[in-house]
Amino acid sequence: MMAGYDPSTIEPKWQAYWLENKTFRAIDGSDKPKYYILDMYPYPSGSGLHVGHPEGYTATDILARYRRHKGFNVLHPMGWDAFGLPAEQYAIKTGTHPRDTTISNVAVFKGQIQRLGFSYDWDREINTTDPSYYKWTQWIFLQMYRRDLAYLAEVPVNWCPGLGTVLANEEVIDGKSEVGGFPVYRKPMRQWMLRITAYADRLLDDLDSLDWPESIKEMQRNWIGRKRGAEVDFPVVGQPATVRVFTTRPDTLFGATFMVLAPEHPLVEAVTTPAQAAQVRQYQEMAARKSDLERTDLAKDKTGVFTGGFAINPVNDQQLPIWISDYVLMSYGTGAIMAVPGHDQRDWEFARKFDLPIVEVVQGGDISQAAFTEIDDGIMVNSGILDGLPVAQAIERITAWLEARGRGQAAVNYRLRDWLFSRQRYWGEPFPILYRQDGSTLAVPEEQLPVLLPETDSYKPSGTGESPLATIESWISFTDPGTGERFRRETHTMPQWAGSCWYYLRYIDPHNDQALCDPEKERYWMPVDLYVGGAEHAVLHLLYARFWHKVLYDIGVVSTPEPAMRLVNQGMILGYAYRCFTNDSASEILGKNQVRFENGLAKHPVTGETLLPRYLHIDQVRWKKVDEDDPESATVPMHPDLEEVELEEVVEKMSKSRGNVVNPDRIVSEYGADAFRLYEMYMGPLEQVKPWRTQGVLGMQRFLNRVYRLLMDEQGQRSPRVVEGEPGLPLARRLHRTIAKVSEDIEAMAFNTAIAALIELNNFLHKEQEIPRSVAEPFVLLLSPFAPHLAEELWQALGHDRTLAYEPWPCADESLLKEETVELPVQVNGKLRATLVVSISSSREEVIEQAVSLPNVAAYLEGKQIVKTIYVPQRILNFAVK
RNA sequence: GCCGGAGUGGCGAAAUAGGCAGACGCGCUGGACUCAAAAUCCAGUGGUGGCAACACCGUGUCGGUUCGAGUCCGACCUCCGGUACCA
Repeated sequence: MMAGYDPSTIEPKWQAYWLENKTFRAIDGSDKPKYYILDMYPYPSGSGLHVGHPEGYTATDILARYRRHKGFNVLHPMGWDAFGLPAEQYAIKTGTHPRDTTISNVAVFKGQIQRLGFSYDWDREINTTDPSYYKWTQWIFLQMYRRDLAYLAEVPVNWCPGLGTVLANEEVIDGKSEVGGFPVYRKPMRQWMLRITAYADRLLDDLDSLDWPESIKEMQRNWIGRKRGAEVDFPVVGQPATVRVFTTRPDTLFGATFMVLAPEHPLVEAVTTPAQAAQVRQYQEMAARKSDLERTDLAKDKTGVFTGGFAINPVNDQQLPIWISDYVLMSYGTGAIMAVPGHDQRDWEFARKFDLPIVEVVQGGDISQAAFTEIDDGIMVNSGILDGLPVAQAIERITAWLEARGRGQAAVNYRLRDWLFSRQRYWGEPFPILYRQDGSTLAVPEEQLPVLLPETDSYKPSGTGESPLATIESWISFTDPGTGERFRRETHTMPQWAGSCWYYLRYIDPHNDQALCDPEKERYWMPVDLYVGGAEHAVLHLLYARFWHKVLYDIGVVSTPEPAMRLVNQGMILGYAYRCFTNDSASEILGKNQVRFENGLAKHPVTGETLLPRYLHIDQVRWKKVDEDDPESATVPMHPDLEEVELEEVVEKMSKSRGNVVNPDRIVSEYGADAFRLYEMYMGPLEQVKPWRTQGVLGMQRFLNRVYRLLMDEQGQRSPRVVEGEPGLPLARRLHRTIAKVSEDIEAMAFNTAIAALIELNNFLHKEQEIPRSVAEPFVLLLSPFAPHLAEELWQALGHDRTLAYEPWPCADESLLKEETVELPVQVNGKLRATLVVSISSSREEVIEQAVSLPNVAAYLEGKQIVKTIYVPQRILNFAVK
């Protein structure tokens, strides 16, 4: 066998050791301080691990290992978010049970993760599709059901008769199914909703207590969208009904010139006159056929129909025509608005299109050109009792006026809507709910949980829009053995988010069949100290989990109001991609050098036609020197077959279609897991988006190789360079500065600079003849969170027979961190002219005296008058001269 | 449009509290070792000028504050992420 650093033997050896010895087992209720460090668990897809997953996992692993060295009892678990659509779609195609697909995908993921040497406590592994897990997901649902936080509502779904199934919003394009192009209709269906809106205020207010990225907190605030305003009632002319609207700007009531109802608004029928009925019905049908996406994104041009009805403006008794339009959404506010076209761009466009009056009520704009919307501190006009008032006072005055007369009141409105919790799918948690013959609902008794997913051969949709469970008659019908009463089971299943809302709690007590987790253990481990994952879950997963956690807090299951105190998002890892361009018919292939770019789009140089990018796999790219005769010439990427076609290099999200996916397995087998981990952390700050360059892994492998050769000889034994004894002062200083730097950087999650410090120390040690053990050992410990396999191997070679995982972290000696002398930059008028080595104890006068006699400084001071001397000890000396 | 983040060598990046811009790695160049190559080791590497000492320029753009600005302030440009008829 080849001597030298060989990760392919070292790494499996230590991985097996850690597993056998359960090295990373977390101890429930130990005397040590606890540290709960959590990764966002993955969906085990068929395509395996991606280089993006291990980025966050490596970061948390470094921290987990570091905390163990620092004497913490660390909980660092991993599991599988394994319900979901891909396994079900695969089942429909191949007939393979999603459970089998899940089992084999989990095995692949687990193998890949274990080969990276992460220090998870595998005894706590969880899987959301395990009945002993989803029993508790169902249990939590029941607690919500009991507290009226889960309720049934008629909610439209994207129903596709052509496919006989319900589609997700992203599966619908232009009102047609993505697959097959069949028409899609909005069909109301009775579905479960979770009353997250009941927690809106707490979800919003408690954000302030969290150490989370400001951007995520801001996204959640926007998502919740709490707005203060007023609800105002507009009586309908000739009807007992009133139209209630929500507005953030009651001050503009005098500017209202018409009303608009959402097409689905319940009052539409009542206000519509017979003459308008046909038109109104036609418009309603058209709106019903559009998906939400179309109604918002695509329909920029205002459409609508007059109902024939009128409402009375409560502030001035003016009659306002009532229209319907799909720019008003039934799901926000009251589903109806007062239109103030002078000061709202949407209303302005609508008024222009249908020739409705536009009135100015806040001074300052030109409402003949556009709505004047910068009206936060304007002065009211044309507004009766409000004339001359500033906006803020007008809002108060009119709200009080409305309240006094019972025509409206101050109100708070949220953008957040209740959570649609039903899916018409097989591969999800069944609801623990029964329907009586009369259609009323009943909870499955808790002792009968879990409600198991039934076995079936067919995962195909039922054809009615119900889930495949609806076709399994033997499962659906249920007769109470005592009373003989007959029930039917709920056939919808829960969405993929469900299991993720509480998984961090199950790690605490993963095998408990009496409770979702033991209260004592919960109090010990919670809250999560650090949660790391991708920013794509900024809103939904993190908001839903906070919601469930607060529900569990209210019923006394958990002891903290929030699940995770600190959150960090790792930035996405991108890949270099190379592309040329083709026209629609693909008859021509053009390079970057042959096309024109306009607004980021490639255009044909002659026809001006917009060209489509065509990606080439990175391995196919031919590199060509710009100047063949110049050895230093830059190289450019070229098409492999076409001589003159230069490729465009772009950095983009990794995807199969772009040919820029990097497979971690390949990197690990070629360079080793330690080098892979090191590179992922060395690329740049964790939170930042950054491109992958496989060359960089090679640099890390070289570093590890140099560390190995520093301490080991050619036979794989401890090098004779390693000696007993103490280091000299310069080496001791180096070591302790590195200890301080690496410790600080790990705490700050600045792993890239911590690694740079380790490389520097290694480079320095290579110049030494002898490496004292008292230097080698701390060095190996400092390296161990980053490159644990190599560190264990070196630790063993240094004569230890146990893992280094719980060895105390080296402590920096403060007295060795300060140098006796410092190199001081000397400036004249802010420009560096020389440097001066001075003792840190030198006085200002001594330093200045030495500095002015430096030749280059003297030259710049010659014939000038010093007007000011700035001296910051140990930092800078600057002479301002005239 | 709105919200959030980022612009620094050929590339990834670093710079604690306003104090030597470019640590560290990749790449590249030269050299050593070698029959040769790989690996390894040594040296160099922001640009321009100069034999050199050194000088000038240089952190997206324009302006400001300061003895001194990558860092602070004002205006703008570009890119990335999120979100969007939310009344």
